Amino acid sequence: MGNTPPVGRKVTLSDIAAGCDVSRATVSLVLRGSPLVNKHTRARVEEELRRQGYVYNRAAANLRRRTSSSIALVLNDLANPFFAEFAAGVDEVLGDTGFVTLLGSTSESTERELAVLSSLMEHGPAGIILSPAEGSDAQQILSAVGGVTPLLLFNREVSGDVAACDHWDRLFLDNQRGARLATEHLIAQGHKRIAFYGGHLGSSSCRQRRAGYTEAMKAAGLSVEPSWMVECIPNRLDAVAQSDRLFQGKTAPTAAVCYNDAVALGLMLGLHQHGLQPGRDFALTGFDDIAEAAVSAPPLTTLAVTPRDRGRQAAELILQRVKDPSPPPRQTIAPVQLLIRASSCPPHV
Amino acid sequence: MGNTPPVGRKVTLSDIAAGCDVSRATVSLVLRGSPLVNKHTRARVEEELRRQGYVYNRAAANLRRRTSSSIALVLNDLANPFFAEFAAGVDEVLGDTGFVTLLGSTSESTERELAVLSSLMEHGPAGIILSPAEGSDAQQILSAVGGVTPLLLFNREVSGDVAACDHWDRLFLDNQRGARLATEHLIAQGHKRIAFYGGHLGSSSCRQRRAGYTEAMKAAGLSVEPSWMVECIPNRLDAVAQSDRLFQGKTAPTAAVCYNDAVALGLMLGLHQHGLQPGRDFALTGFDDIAEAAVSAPPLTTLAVTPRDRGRQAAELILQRVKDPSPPPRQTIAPVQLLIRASSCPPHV
DNA sequence: GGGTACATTTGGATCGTTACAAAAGGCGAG
DNA sequence: CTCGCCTTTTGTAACGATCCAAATGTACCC
Repeated sequence: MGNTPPVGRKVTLSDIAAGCDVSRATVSLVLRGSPLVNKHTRARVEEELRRQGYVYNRAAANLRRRTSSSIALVLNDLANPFFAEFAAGVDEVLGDTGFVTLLGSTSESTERELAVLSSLMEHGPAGIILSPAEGSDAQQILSAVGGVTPLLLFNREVSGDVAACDHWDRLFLDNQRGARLATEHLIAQGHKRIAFYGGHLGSSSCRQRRAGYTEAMKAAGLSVEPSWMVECIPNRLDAVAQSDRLFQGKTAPTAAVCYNDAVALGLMLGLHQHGLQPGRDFALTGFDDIAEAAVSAPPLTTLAVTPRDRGRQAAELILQRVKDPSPPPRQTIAPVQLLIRASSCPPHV
Repeated sequence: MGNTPPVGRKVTLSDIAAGCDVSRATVSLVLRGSPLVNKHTRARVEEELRRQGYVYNRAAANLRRRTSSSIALVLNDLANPFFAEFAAGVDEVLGDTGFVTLLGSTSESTERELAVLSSLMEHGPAGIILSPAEGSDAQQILSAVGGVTPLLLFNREVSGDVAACDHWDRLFLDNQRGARLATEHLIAQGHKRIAFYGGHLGSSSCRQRRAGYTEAMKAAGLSVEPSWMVECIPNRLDAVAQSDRLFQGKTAPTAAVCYNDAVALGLMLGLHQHGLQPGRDFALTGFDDIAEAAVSAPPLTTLAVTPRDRGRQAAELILQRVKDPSPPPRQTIAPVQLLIRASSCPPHV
């Protein structure tokens, strides 16, 4: 009674149909929960599905329906906790809506980015969430992804031809406002000589944060020494290495707004090497609120960006766009929140 | 001259065939670089591919060939830097071999794990890399993934029926040896009253680390007070909260082997609250070598597990298995390396 | 009994690709 | 000129699902 499931081959909808003497079409209707099928038939089919251990083949269905159930997530640095949290948020939402996440990480290389994008495109994602590598070019990305698949740009702007990508959605952090809040906070603490430390001018987020800093300084009528604007690779190591440069001008700063937490934590180490104790002799702020910020010595004043929430938001934005491609492209600026901790002390007298 | 590409629809191999007056079969041969096609024809076809902006539809090809070009990566905690690095390593290797990574994160929930696995199975991955949630049951996982798709178990053992999963490959860290090395190091520093702090007995990695600790203590003829074996949720917060319990027995320990770095860093904070300075009044070791370990105060002695390399290794293992399913299942134990830093001081006199 | 309305079921074509066997064309030998 | 042989190309039927129009049943009414 009842055939045995096929061996060495996956169970298909035809096997089920044969197994309970109905047509493939009927089984398909059952699978999709159509109200058309008779209750009794449905029960028989469902029993057979269980019995044979059927697994739905979404690729086949997608082919026929010309749909897609995947979203590509391409990140410039998965190993960075900020992006890892972001990815977790994206995957949470996508998983709940029946989409699957196609992951691609580019390690901050533009060539790899293009390769990863083309490879992912062959799997026909319904949409793409892209946090571009530094120096990515709009034109090249466009030619890799084609003009059809919706793309959400996250976190960074891309360089080059604006017209090429003006139909992409965008989700950015409020970098400028964040840096302005941090600077205003240091000013309110009584600082007058405040530096902006770290980051690359090549990255749009760095330029925006600098702009917020400059805005606050200008509004407070404070001047900025050229030696107080120091670039460095945004990681702890280079932040330590470059910290000398803050004190090479004729007047030394008493505080610094740092590009991000990694840089701020590096600068703390650098300060120690100069005999300065951060949070007492020198005030500083970070950006990101990585886990470490709350437990460093001293705890770091920083801007919370809640990357998991951003991930969820990014997923929702791209899903909306997939559902209805018609509305004009949208740019979303996510708020950031200043968290005041011990590192942003008043000036030492 | 030459048709325009179709509008609103993706360019298919048929469009190319029509565009340069050859059959679909010939275009297909060109795409796959077959030596059968005439040099001149190939050039014409390739030109047309470029002209129309063709993108290969791998899903359709996979359907026809009954193959798959994706690997599912299911992680219990993507937000954890350890797994984020692991994922980056996996994706590096898979990307290089033309596979795509299907991501799924379970947030340490066994229900979600089953849901994610079933959902991913519908996309027909060639193989699965699974770092199970705590308390995962072998039988249930098996029924979600079926007996056919190769699965590599990473990092943790699953509970339940051994027979259900004895054909899965495994990749684990050398937890026992790592904890033994850490314990031996503390003993060599002169400690005699050494605790094992943190982790859940529900997790196999915790049991293995405890075993390594016990082994070293026994080998040195040292006894272990029950109050020195403290369980806690393996994160910083609970590690702080539970740290009292270390000092509630009649003899207090002078050192602790911690379940992992997060726990160790939490314990450091807890020690401060007890008026003890870690690295001077109390010695401790971690496990994982997260970025923070090198820069904490004091820097943390720990076991480096190089998660990115583990990711690369996991990808290679599952790819081998996909290529040839016949060899017997294999269990791989990856070595760990003790990094001695300032936190593991000699006992305070 | 025939007609109509309704609920269910069903072939057959189709999505974009590949496998396979067979056809077409060219060329030299007999 | 025919034959075989090689190179190159091509129809056609899959893969596993869905869509659609049409078929089947069955209940009810006049």
